[in-house]
Amino acid sequence: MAGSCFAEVLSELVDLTQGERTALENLEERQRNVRRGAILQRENETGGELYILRKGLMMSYVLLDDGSRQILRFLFPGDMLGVSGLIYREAPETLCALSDCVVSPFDRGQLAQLIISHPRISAMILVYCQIERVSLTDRLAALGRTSAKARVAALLLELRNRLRATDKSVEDDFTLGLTQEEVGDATGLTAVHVNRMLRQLEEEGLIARENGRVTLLDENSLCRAANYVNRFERLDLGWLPRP
Amino acid sequence: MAGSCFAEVLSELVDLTQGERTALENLEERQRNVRRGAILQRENETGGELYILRKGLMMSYVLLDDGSRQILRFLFPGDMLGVSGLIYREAPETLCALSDCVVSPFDRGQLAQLIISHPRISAMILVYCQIERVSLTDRLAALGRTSAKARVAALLLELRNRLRATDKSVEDDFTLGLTQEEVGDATGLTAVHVNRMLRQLEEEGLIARENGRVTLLDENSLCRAANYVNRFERLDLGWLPRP
DNA sequence: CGCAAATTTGAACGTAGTCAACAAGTGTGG
DNA sequence: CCACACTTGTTGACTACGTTCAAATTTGCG
Repeated sequence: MAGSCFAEVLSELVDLTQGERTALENLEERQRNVRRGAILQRENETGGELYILRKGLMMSYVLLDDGSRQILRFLFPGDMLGVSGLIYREAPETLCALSDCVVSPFDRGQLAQLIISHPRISAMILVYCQIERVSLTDRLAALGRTSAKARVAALLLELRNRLRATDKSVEDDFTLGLTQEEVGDATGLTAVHVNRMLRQLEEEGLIARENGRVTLLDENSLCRAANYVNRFERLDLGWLPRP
Repeated sequence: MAGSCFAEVLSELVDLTQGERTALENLEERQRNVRRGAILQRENETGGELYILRKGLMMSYVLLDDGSRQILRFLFPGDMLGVSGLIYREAPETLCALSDCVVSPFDRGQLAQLIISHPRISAMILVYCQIERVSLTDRLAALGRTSAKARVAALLLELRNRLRATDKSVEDDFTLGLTQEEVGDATGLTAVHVNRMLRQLEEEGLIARENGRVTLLDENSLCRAANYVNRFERLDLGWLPRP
């Protein structure tokens, strides 16, 4: 598989120059397969490699000392993983594959080089950090101030939108790819309560379910119920430096 | 007041060159006073200015449509504010002064210029984004998976540490500067329950309180109860490009 | 001093958690 | 190909943490 997934994502935002494309391809020279369930980076362990996810679905999470887990983020093709390895020797979060995945590892020096030689890419990385930051604050507000049903609805919308970003064929129905326990660990709920909320969303006609696939039946109502905003839309990047 | 607050913060991490200092001072040429309670940027409004906070304490928050508020972050001198204005025309969050403040506004073009001419500063901005991101994930885990008492304890520790970063004289006691309602909106609790948790922490001998001042009596127990990690410590920045 | 905001406390309530049991898949090795 | 183990999903009964509502008290401020 040639080309750069990260470049593909960035070219949604701007037209990349040939030089920029080549520089990005350098980040994805190497490739590594990661089996479903495998752990790419473990919390508190060193290593500090960074990755671009090329294929598959991953998650990052932390374990608290009572044994409970908080899933911080789901990771999709084109996402940069393990960026915290940039600043801490010991990883603050675990990276785990939810499906069979392909990643491209690179090191901090390569990123430093990229920042020096391609300021516009540097700026676009900053843009992506901000999208991620705002998405995190959305989830913070969801956990702090919204009901269980709203959180589950928001997760469904987020998953569908992100899946669609890489696979344009995704419409209103998609395979969840998560257990209800994982949904719970992402939304700050128990698996049991997630089950009840999914059932409720189904009874209200907002979603349908059959053997692992979810269909969003009433996207508008869901968005309203969930307070959901797609942060990858309505970007305003006119200020980016010339290449 | 001369000099750059942002430069002061960054020089905790690396020795800045004279050229870098001058570039950073450009960001803080202008100054604006913001009264306690005043709103610098309102959610969903345009403007898109960025700021460096020079003096005082601010917060960013969102309002949900049931009227509840989630405080996303507290902002301290040297912090960059309104960075989401970099990517969205309409601000995703409100910026509000908790005390009389001084800010230095600058625009996106100035940041673009800085990124082009000073790659190392560009990298350090990325570093700060990551610290912020990891702090946000800590809070996400706190809201999703820890008890009310733990969240309040974590907030107290965070506030003390960030206050101490700008004012070295801060020891174990400090003025909260927040109402219990604000503590609640930051931790996803009600003001009433915050009050009960503070009392409980007091009864257990972990903190003391008198007219608005809080004293951390047993920092180790607090850290353990709160699952708290200071993300501004133990950084590893050897990879930063040469100036 | 007087008013509004903030804190404190109690009582009742409700959302989500816990525990438990069972059903339905899913995969593995004999 | 089936038997068995294990994971995942589903449902009910009970519990508890935190919310809501209300009222009293204290604090801060003009």
